Amino acid sequence: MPEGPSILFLKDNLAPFKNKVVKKAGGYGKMPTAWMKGKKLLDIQTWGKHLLLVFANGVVKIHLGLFGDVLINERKKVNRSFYLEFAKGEINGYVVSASKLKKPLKEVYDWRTDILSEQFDKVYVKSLIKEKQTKLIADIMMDQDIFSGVGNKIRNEALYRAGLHPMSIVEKIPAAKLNKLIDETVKYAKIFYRQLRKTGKHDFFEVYQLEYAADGSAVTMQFLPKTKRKIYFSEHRQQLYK
DNA sequence: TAAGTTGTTCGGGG
DNA sequence: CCCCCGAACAACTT
Repeated sequence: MPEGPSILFLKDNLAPFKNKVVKKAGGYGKMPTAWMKGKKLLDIQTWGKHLLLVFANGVVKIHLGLFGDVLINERKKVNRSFYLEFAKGEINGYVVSASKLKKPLKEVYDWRTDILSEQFDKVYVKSLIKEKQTKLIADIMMDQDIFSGVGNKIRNEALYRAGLHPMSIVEKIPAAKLNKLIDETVKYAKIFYRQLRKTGKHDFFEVYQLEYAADGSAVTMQFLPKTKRKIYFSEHRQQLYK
């Protein structure tokens, strides 16, 4: 379920639990949960792919990883890795990792890099990218300290829309292209989010897992060198700078 | 049925 | 210290 937009959508759906008191907390995860019992869930926030549950005595960071899922007032057959039960309703996390922040929220997170935050700061993000001169742009896009909330789908789509080849080297990319990439990343993340809100699903792709891109050009699939993840791109449309 | 998947963290070796 | 790699974690779909 998890790229930035899915987490933001999840946050929206959890709104009814805000200011409600936790009756029972648990799960098979390692984090102790007793400290939340009887406490009010004061706020729900996100940073990139992190879902943040704010209590007066601590903040829980939930990460869905690759297979994680959070159900509201529903259960699966398998055990919950993390859950909160309220007088009315429950939040059930499956294969999620939960941990308690060791520092206050504002010391842990910088929302200037969060692609779906109002504080997203294009100039700042650009400066972070430029510190990584010799890296592949495909790797930079999945760096959560630079593009918080970008996952493989957004990466593929943003590169396609910007007309930028995934194997391009940062220092060789013209400034205008880099600007375009940042813009397209945020734009596509918003499309992703809007579609989730409208339909509960997301399947609007122009290149990801396709045989032919939206412009009709053939799509190439490659495994990225370091991460071995699949990247889909159009040789015809996406310019390689190296 | 076996492979593939919206992701991250850890430890070891170079 | 940085970088790279593989393993581990799990569930669900095709």
